[in-house]
Amino acid sequence: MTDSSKDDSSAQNPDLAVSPDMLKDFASEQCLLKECISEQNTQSWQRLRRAATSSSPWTNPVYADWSVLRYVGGLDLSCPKDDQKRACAALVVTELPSLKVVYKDFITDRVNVPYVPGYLGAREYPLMGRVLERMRKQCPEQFKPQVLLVDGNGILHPRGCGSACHVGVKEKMPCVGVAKNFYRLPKWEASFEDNIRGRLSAGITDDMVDLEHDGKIVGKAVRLSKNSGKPVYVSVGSNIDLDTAVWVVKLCSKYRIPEPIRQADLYSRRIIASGGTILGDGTDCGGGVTDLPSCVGEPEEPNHKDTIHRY
DNA sequence: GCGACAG
DNA sequence: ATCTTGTCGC
Repeated sequence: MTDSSKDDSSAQNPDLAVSPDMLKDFASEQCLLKECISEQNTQSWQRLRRAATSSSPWTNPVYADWSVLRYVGGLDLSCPKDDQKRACAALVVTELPSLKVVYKDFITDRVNVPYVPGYLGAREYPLMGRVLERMRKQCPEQFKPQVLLVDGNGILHPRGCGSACHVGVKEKMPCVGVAKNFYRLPKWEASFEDNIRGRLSAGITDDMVDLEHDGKIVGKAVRLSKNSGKPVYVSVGSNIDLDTAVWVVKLCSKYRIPEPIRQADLYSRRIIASGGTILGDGTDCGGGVTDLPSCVGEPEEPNHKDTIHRY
């Protein structure tokens, strides 16, 4: 291994490319999935829109027909800065109303699809699907998530099928897309994000604003933290309606990023940072998790330059 | 040619 | 996505 082989300049993504033909395949898959997206509430907790409270009974619910929302999953994927071909998918299950983590798991493996804007699901879903598959087998029944929050968009997407739709349709689960950054659809004017941010910080309206596209509300920009003027962008993945999706997101939020996603993000990032173990997994559950040095329980909101800007 | 562009 | 230090506020 001479130093020439480790040249950093040529390094970032040595090869992970995707041909135009491949992208077409991805796009047609999205169009097929799109037909399977449901924006209806079918579960009783969705219809009643009831969440667990500290006084809720401690019985272990079978999530499918329980009338109270108690367990929310968060999915995220991280990768090493110098190697797009490896990634870590993390799933975390959070309990309401405490927002404590009761189950977490990750899978690290090779990923052969690069990140291409508009095709995130093609890159991230396969690994997420594997971590969900293991959840079905290994997660204690009483901790199984009733809804999943995915780091990315749902139907707020150029073809109406973001990564959260891949998850929701393929897993047949209520699923919500939560994007940290604005994805401007082609028909939206360049200044649309600024308009939204302006409306939110002006406090004229609410703490959220509708995102309309072709006469349909495809998502909402929601400001979840008083400490940040920056919203997240919530949209339907599948098997839930938008208002209920926003309701869930708000229920799970202490900071700008909803806890399930934030915890999954911290977890996957930590696995990546711990280096060495590039192939592996790590199921953990039951609340008293002893895994890597604990990555739960951040005392305060992460430091940010995104302080609220008003004038 | 240049910028934009969920993660 | 990832890299970074200090810094401001409760």
